[in-house]
Amino acid sequence: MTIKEVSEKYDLSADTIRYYERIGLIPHVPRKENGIRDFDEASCGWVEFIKCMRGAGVQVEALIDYVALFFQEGTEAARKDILVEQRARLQEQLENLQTTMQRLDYKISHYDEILKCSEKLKS
Amino acid sequence: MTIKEVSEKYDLSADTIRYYERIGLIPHVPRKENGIRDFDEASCGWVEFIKCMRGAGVQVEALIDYVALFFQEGTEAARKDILVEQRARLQEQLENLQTTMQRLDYKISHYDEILKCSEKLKS
DNA sequence: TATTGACTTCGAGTGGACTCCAAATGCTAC
DNA sequence: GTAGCATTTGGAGTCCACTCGAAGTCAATA
Repeated sequence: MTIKEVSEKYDLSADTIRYYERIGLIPHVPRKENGIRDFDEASCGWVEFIKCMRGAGVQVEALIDYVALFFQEGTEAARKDILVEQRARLQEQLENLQTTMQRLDYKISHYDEILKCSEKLKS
Repeated sequence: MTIKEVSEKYDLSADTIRYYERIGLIPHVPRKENGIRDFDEASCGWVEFIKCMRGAGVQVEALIDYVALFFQEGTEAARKDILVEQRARLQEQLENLQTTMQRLDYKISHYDEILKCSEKLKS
């Protein structure tokens, strides 16, 4: 697959994909003889994985570390540590999000009240 | 309250609080005659609100708009629209977060397996 | 053969959200 | 009154994660 196809498949700009590859998030992308990227399944898998992680706000730095460890043997524990730490971050973020959404719901219902009343007043 | 006290109370740097005030996120902070900020309850309330929203990732721009509308009458519908839109964003983010956490859980349990096996092999 | 358009690299530029700095002023303690 | 610390302003600097531009290569088409 060309970078354009991958870009469309995962809804990421080609620039972003090249950037991810450059900094080590998408390892070993195969090339044709002329140097043009020719993504195979493994590379697509990495693109999809990175997109998912970034979409949830996992830091690029942590992903760089994880991907680098992935290609060294005996680093399973270290890789797991990264995932566990990132999971904890996401858990925290999840709680923030829930609290804030409740607060927004409360405020929204408050505005609903107000708007309902001002409707009534008009009629 | 001085900015330092507010900063400690809400665990935000004084610079951040000044920045928020400057861009319009914390309106009408009272001053003493010498020009030094003297936060009252209302201002603290805004600080706390903004901290909560920012902590969940609500964009500064949306908050600026909301705060500005807050001091104009008859803008209830517009204010509500902002909150509804931001809530939708957070909902989306919540779903990303949940998907990604499940994926991390799966990967973590996979590493647990691997590490358990390599423990056994050693003994 | 000339143009069009996708691809390449490298480095620079951007946008969002802070974060820091300099210079001035003010409060408190010695 | 002067040392030392907090505060003020305005503007500059930083960090992260892209995003864009320039200059070049290559393949297909008019």
